[in-house]
Amino acid sequence: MSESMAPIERHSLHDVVTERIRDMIVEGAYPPGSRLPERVLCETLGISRTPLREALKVLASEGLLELAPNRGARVAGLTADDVDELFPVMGALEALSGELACARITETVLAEIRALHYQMVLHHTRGERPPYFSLNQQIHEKILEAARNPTLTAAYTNLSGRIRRARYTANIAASRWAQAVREHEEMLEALAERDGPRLAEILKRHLHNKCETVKAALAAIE
Amino acid sequence: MSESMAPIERHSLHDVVTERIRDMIVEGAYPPGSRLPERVLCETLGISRTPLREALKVLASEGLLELAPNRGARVAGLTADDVDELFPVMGALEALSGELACARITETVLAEIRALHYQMVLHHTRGERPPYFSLNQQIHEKILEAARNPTLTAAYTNLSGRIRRARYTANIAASRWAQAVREHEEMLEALAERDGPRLAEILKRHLHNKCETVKAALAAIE
DNA sequence: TTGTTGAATTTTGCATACAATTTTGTATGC
DNA sequence: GCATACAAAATTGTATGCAAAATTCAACAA
Repeated sequence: MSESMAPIERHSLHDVVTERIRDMIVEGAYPPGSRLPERVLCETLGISRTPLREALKVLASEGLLELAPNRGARVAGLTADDVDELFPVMGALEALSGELACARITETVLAEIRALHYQMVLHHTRGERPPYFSLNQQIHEKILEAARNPTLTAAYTNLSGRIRRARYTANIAASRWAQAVREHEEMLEALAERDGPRLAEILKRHLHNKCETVKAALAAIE
Repeated sequence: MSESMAPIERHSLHDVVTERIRDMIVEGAYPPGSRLPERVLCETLGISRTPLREALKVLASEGLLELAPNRGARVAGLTADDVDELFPVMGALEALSGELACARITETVLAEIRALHYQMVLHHTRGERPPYFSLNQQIHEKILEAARNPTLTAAYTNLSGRIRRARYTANIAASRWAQAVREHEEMLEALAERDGPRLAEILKRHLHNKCETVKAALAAIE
């Protein structure tokens, strides 16, 4: 994005509200299936119903909410079938991001990713989950950014929001965790060698494994 | 989905309006970049501003409109750069749809696609473009349907809506047209042999060529 | 107890009203 | 003539009001 001109970001109320509710849902503030009465949200956010309803419509079109006519909004649930549907699509998009990133990444960004990676590895060896997951996500975001395709980024971000990361990252098995770190090491190698097809393959595999982890976490919750 | 119970589709006004405006934009009723004042749309559709604004927010989140704070809605334009962004993503999604379709398609649906295909070929030999394009799109939709992944279908449909306007007006060159038909023949072969990777490769190539066609059409319009 | 009926309450859908911002048009100065 | 300044009109953003639908809950019957 341009940094020379100050991007005067004038946020309308409905935009701010959309983002806030989206964050709340993604972070698991409301359990799946729970109702979100307009009145409650209005009071919580200190706004009227008009901008709130505009936000709800957008979030529903993103698949984060389910709107039933005359029955209000519910937080969309996530079944194992939903996950089986989501992950192949996310896998295809991440694979593409890997291919594009290999073609377009700069040494600077690669160095940034490398730094993030080794910091992440450190947190793994220490068994510190929250910072590990934070760095993990940052790395994937950096790769997406390196692909320089906002449409791709938007599509991926939209789908990934539906997984509601916060809920499922808490309990990862040690064996799967170690495997994920190994996959990340392979990713770094492929990126350094600008080996697009290999990175694509690794990312697809990585996502597939993540899919199983999320499904296991889902089953554990029930 | 359940088909035993009648799926009572109760359309809210904002839903109907969203769909109508979306169709109007996709079919080119409003030129790209043109303003869409709320007052005009309200009078055209015979509704008040509340449901209209909800529809506009959704269409903007789909990328069909651009909303500037306090400045209203404009029909999103489509630059060559946008097309270069869109097609790799659509290519990745279509490739996935091909792989999944090969794994899941039934003989019945394959027969339907075959019928559509040969009808399409007929229109090609006769030089009849509109019915050709219609059948072409139907075939791609059938493949998506055969993949049985609504999330994938939704993601693809969303992106494809942004370029459909260009596709309508596309004056395809005879040489490219023949090439497209050959690619479709390959697709049918790969589907019949349930050769997922090959179908994925063909579709990716097909989309890449389509990208160039659309860019040429865009350049011709300007 | 359990299930059903129906009125009261709540909640949603849409329209309208008001405030804030932008756009338009006109007059004035150079 | 051209640019600027300012007022008027139009447009958008938000809040509120009212009608329709759904939910709740209490009374009643089996």
